[in-house]
Amino acid sequence: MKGDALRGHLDLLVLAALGDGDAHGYGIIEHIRERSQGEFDLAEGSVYPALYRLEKSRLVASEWTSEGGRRRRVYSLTAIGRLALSGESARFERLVRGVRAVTGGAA
Amino acid sequence: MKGDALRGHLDLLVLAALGDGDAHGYGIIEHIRERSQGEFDLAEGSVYPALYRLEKSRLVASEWTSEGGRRRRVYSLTAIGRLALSGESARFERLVRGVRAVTGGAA
DNA sequence: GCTTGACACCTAGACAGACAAAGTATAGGA
DNA sequence: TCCTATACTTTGTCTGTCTAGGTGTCAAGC
Repeated sequence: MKGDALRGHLDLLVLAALGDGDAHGYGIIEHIRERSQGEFDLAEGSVYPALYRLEKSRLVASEWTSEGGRRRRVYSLTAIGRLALSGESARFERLVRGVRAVTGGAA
Repeated sequence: MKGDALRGHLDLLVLAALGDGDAHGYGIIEHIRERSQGEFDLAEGSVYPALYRLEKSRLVASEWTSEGGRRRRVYSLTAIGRLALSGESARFERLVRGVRAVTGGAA
């Protein structure tokens, strides 16, 4: 999957990743890549701006940590973020139902 | 469904609509709205540019018709368009599988 | 005859968001 | 020492969708 294929769904993926536990940006990318079996190999330039956006709208919160001189910004879902996750997820499922209804469900 | 929610999936919807038979722009909008049970109520300003784009890349072809002074541009799928339809459809299904794998399948 | 609404098409402009690409810096292994 | 993996940041670009207008025809109702 390449290009802007994830446009509109990136927030959902990031929120979902954080739903599995706190993580830092780089880790979120790996998490999503592994979960999706390599289908989604996100660019850092996609994920970090998304995280800033999500933090700005209070869906995630971050905290700097450093283990052995290695600095990491660890993100976690806020309460609002958890709501947004289920909202986004529902929205996605509605999209899927709608598209399948139009395409006839078949390929 | 509002906003840019369909970003990246509009072509699929339009191609799928034409897969059900030739149609003109306005008709495509209605077709998609009905099939999706009102979920996708596309703006003309979204669909017409999409059709021009699709025609430019030879996925659809158009022809002017006029019945009783009413002019319509009727679009049809080309052979390439038919291929693109199944390709887009497969791409969409891959997206769905990927997103569900990350979100855990559940809401 | 006039108005209104459905039909049908067209276009300019704005905007957001995903990406590419570049940069910075540390740790650890070869 | 050098290279790679880790980790974060930022700039700029591009594309596609939408908003918001515009044109014109036709039929129905008044």
